[in-house]
Amino acid sequence: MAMKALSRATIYQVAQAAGVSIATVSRALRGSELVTEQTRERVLAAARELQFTPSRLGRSLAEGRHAANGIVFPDLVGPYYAEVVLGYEAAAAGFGSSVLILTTGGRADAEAAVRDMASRVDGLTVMGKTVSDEVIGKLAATGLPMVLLARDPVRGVDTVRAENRRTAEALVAHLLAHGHERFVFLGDPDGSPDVRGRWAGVRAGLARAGAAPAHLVRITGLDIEAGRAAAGELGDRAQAVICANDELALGVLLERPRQTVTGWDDLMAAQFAGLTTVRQPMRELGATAARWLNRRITESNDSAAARRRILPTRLVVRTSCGTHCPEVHR
Amino acid sequence: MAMKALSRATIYQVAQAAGVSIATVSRALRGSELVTEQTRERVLAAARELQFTPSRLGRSLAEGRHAANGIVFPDLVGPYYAEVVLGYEAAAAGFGSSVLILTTGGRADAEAAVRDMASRVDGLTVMGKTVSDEVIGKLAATGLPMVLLARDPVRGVDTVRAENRRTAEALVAHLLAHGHERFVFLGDPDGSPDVRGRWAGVRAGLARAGAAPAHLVRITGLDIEAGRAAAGELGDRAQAVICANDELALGVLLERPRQTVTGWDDLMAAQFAGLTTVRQPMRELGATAARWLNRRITESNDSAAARRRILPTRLVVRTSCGTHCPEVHR
DNA sequence: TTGAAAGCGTTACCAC
DNA sequence: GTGGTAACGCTTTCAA
Repeated sequence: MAMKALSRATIYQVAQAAGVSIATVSRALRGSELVTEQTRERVLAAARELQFTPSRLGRSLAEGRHAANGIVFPDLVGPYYAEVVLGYEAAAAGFGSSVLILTTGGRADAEAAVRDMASRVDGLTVMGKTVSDEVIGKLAATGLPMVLLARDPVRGVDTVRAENRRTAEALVAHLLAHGHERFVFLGDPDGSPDVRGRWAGVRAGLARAGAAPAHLVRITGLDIEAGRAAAGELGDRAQAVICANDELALGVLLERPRQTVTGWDDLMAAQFAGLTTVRQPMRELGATAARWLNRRITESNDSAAARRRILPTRLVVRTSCGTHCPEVHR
Repeated sequence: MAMKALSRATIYQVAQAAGVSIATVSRALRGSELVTEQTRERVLAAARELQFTPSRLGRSLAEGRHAANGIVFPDLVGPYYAEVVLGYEAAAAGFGSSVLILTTGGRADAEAAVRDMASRVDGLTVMGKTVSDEVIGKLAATGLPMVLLARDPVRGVDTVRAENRRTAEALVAHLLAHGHERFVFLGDPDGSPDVRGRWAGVRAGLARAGAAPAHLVRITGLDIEAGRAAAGELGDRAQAVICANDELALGVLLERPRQTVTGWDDLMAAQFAGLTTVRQPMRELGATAARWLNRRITESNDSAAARRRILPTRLVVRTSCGTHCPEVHR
């Protein structure tokens, strides 16, 4: 099966052009001390002449490492993931690692795709609702360094998450202070650990205050359209609609501009919609995952106990939670 | 340099376990006809037992292809790039290609990073202001399939872009119909081909109408903060501020909520800020680039002439362009 | 300081 | 049908 050459020149051609062996070329190019300055120059000249770039494949095969790592998303829709991947890529680049991305969203066989990616990288970051605990466990068992992001922990694997429960409680407390008495939670707690945590926090906050429990309106999507569609089902009894994320809240707001509603994530749009929400440190989530993964990949003692971190989130009060907020931020 | 094994078992171990040669293992695993059903089963059993996954490195080296392609961004900040990469990844996954991403943003040596990526993929999509025409030309000269995205064409290389000039002219016409007479363009036409096209369209639109030329306020950033900072420099003479992108416009709006201002991109936030803007088909841009790249990679006749496509954009009128718009969309 | 040669893990050609 | 073996392009020991 003849294919296009992966790269133009090989190390052999450079060696021939410079009149040395491939070993010397390799050394010269990698800045080894074991080469005469004279020889090095000859090699570099030849390499430049031939526009030689070492084949990553050959290199990786010989070195036993890819110098790349991957991140698996459930989806890339909306600004949330973009911010995460931005932080991730920046951090990974910091220690010279290429980044592969994979979304499992529409994929028929997500597991196969993840396994394929696993064979292309030195380590893997897995986010949210993408593959089962079982798959994670199997991959981890092969010795592949991994980090879980915004996902429930799996035994023996590092996990980075954002705080959900406590801030949800703070949000509820704020709404109660507004005088709201009836609450609706919009989202699917079974859809992701994050949503589950938020829902749990909402219930806890209400219970603690002795208020009536929130009504759960379970919807599957997490985008603006889902929010718009759900707006119709809210009825009028709902005084305050706590949404699982900003996009749902924005969707509700499009249909009911005066509805008391809150979101989660603090997307750029939230600022302009006056949406009260919870800010997540999205870039920091990505960057932390990348750093942790790198540590796992490079550290000698790979039997270190699984680490967990929960990054703080923060209530951002705007106007959608009700009028006369004492402290309205921008 | 001993490193962790890239994958657990090799084809040799499977061969030994199954009592056959590695050639047979390879054939059995790849579904070749040239294997007895009986043999195949034995091999599959052994492979399952050993949790064997073929090394991508060995495979790629032998096949002469990576089954991966890369996309280079100037940056990943803001929703624009996220949408592009989403469309790109989805399309690439469609034909079984992994996706590598690289941002040249803060990179000291962007060229080296791009070259490194070039050695990891079968083809490269290069977006906007990332690397010079010279580098593009050199890479293309090595025979690496490439597609340029939202970037000025380079001889012999496919290019996919969004329409800028004509829609800019339509935007100007709309503003003129509002009665605006003095215009400011906010952005750096030398910063990207897109901005240059928009600026050109604005000038053309005004010239055609016999209106006074727009005043160019040249600023480097393209984010909200840059817009806020620039708002102060606008003075009061500006009647209509045409911004190079939505984020700048949103920044201006934060400082001057009543300012007549327009953007570009139609970010989610634009909808909630009432921002009149131009919608770009971002996912489609990404998807088209991925499809074109795939074609270049797979097609036999690699000497086909360079293709170019300009995807249409569309004026989205909201309220920031002035009151009493006859047709306000949402 | 340099070179020969042994891997690294596949695929695919050529015999049998 | 199956096995041996030559690539693929590099890094790195081991000799010289």
